[in-house]
Amino acid sequence: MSKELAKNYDPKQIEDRIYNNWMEKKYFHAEVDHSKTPFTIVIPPPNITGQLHMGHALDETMQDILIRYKRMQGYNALWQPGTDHASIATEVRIIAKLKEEGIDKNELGREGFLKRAWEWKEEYGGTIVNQLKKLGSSCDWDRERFTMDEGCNKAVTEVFCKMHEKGWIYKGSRIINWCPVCNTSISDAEVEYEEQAGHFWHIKYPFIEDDGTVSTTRFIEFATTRPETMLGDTAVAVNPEDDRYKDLIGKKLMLPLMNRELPIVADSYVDMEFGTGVVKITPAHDPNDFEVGKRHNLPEINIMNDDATINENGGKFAGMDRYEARAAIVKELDEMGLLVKIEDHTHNVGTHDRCGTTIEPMIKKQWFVKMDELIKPAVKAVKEGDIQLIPKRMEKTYFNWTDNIRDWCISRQLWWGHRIPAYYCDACGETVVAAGMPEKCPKCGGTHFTQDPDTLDTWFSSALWPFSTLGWPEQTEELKYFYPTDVLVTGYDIIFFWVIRMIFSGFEQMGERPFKTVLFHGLVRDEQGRKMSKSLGNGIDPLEIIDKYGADALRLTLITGNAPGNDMRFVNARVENSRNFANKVWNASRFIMMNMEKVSEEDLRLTFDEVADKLEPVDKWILSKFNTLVKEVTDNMDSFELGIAVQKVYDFIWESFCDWYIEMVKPRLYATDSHDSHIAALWTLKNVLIGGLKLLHPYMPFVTEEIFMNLQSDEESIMISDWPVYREELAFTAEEQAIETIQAAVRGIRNVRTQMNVAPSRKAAVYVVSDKDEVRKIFTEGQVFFASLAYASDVHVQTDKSGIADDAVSVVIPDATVYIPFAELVDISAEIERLKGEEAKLIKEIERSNGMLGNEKFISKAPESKVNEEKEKLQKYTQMLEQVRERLGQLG
RNA sequence: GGGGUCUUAGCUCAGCUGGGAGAGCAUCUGCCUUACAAGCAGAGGGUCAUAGGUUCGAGCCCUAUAGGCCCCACCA
Repeated sequence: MSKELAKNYDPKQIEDRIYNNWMEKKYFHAEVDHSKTPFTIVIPPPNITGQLHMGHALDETMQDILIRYKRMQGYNALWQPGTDHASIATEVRIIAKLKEEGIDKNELGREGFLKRAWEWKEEYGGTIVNQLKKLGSSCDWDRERFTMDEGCNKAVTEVFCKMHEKGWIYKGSRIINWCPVCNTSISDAEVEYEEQAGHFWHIKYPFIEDDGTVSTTRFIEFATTRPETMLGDTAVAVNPEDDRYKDLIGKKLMLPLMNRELPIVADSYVDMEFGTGVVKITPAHDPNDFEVGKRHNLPEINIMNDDATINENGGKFAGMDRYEARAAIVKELDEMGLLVKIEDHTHNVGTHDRCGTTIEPMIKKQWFVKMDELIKPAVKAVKEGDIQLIPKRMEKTYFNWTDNIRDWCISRQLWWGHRIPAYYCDACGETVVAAGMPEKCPKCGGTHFTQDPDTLDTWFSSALWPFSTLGWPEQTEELKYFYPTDVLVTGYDIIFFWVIRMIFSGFEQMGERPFKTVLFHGLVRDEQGRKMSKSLGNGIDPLEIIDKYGADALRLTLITGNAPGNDMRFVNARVENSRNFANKVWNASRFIMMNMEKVSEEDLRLTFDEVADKLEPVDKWILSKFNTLVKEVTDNMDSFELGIAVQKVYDFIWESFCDWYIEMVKPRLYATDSHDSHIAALWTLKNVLIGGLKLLHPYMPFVTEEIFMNLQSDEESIMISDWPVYREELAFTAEEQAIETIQAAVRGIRNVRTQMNVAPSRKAAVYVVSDKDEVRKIFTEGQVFFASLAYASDVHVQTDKSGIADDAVSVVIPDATVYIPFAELVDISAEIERLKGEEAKLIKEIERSNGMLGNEKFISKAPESKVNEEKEKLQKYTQMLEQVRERLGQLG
């Protein structure tokens, strides 16, 4: 029965083997089964361009813990995996690769480019998936999906057509964020504001006098951070309430360099307090100005090409880059005497989150999703608790976005992505939105169409992920059974990008929430608390950590020592500690297996009822502690308190089980006299170990499985074994108290021995004196292990001090005093000092307790249980004080 | 400008609905005790940012202040 295990746990030897075994046995696979309750999680699909980073590792670990837990509880657990095509990110990568080969994207053409893109996907798209497997992720890989696979494509087209028909997807000319490097529009959520040092250019425009001449004396002054946009100015605005300018409203100015007349308009958007209270209006290149322009019917003059060079509307500046033009314009204005001054000014500049390029607001025809109606059920669901966000404070972030929602720009001028299913009649230009190329134009009967060249925002397809992966738009069995999913685990940084969009899409397409709970986690930062980034080079590679410490250690580290939704620092010392814990579990198991040969396999298979009368108080103590643990851990996990749950398992295994129980049981195992005692001890060791492994398994799947399979042969895998349940008959209150009493004595004895510098090898007799029968009984029953733990040569349990040397060291515990006669080692005066210290401590406690119990209001207002608890403490301390004083009296 | 969050032992952080301050690492002292030195036994170390308030009772709830981080808005 005993098996040889290596002295140290070596994850490298076993992780891949175990994972492959799980795969072969299809343990991760879930099929529709109406006899079981489903539990579903869809993975946040990692980008196919991605390399596994700590953020993924945390995300995957949390999901795997939940999935494994529920699977063990008997749920039909499906963890639906897949990857995201990540339109811009991937396109940028492929363009870069082509560039290395000296190929330009446009030379290749759309079809050629897409061919290369798919080849690239085939080659690199699986990398991240293989990396996820290293973590132990129990995804149902048979169901792996891709946001651009056939089914997802269908879902995207279906949604686009449906929403277009409903009028919720429209094409419009609006001001959008344009990335001149990626050559595409991007959504508001993709704009990142960055503080940059810039300037305020104070400029003045001359008035046009009533006689039509340009004034040489009268000007209006304002400041701008982007002088080049003046080429597109079509007005100057002031606040209607501003007394300084009231008379000027309606008057005209001459736009220098362009010689265009500009009206002075009044708009409350202008802040009188800021600068000169005058704003130049460029409707085509500023979102606010765009709004002003709409209100005053101003012309919109686009002055830029897609690459942010000035176009023909910029007169002689045409062809210059926007920054070149800026310099040239400032120079000319200065020469004309129209530049008043230049001030330093730091301001926020919108940049593209993918490439860091300063975005250029431009008016373009783009496709939008109308948000006002769509968002309503998404708001309602969270408000009413139909969808629960954890931690709850994330709701504020959520509502902050939904309350200020703007229409979603979904078209992208990219090739890698879902092509917009809109077709334009070559003859009359009519737009037809359909699942495929239309045959006949409904307007003119034309038969030739050109498809819209744009693709959709990558988040358009991920918004459908919870149901598209289950087969939608087909009404598959999977969809009916597994939808809505249960939990979504993700970082708080993509609430806007993804979570909200999945929620409104779920309600719109399925008529139902996509998930019941969203569990958010924070960012994993480096040891100094900095964001891990490629540019800083401070990223810690999860695969290297796995290689060095094992996947279990990494998982445990990521899940502990941090509150839900908070960022965490990745500290190496913590991984080492996790690795040490894995090793601890390993060695405890090794110890147990080494001793299991002392009894038969049948003995270890006994039921609790069969073994109950053999169990000793320590056995009942650990069983009872374990029983409580099961309850608490299950409760914590049900409330998604994953870190707290595993911390309790950790403490139980390391302290209660290894440091106390195993040590208590050792003398019994080494003694040869009682077979029943061996059976009871080993039965308890084995069963508590298995129980502990099960509680730990969701967190540390590999080490627990390896041990489980070596430890027993009744079940084939821990991951499909049953989650432990709390059992009333295993609650042994009396035994718990008894063992705690012994522990108090052991701790006391160890303490004085250390203080007196007595080596553990030096044994001494220990006398336990108590006038209470039950206390003496506890020590008598626990004599053997008590002696071992307290380094006692022999233990005497008695009612009085007879036979104990006068100068023995004494340890006071509730209801008993323990004496250790160390003979020559004892320094009486030091011993008196020590006891006086004890006395002082007890007096303080008693005072505190008396203070509380003497408080009329405490007695009347505090719950009765608290009052009783305090009374018991007072009694205990009073009694202990008596013993200490008695001993002090004896020592003189 | 609006919102969130954090401030607890030397370091990194827990502390769930208010009821005698915890862990890991680090430090100090002993131990290679036949599962584990990736270990065992002990020890030291905290007016829980500051000031008020609510309460019988506050690390936890409320208000204000200071400092750090983050998100949103983007006043040109």
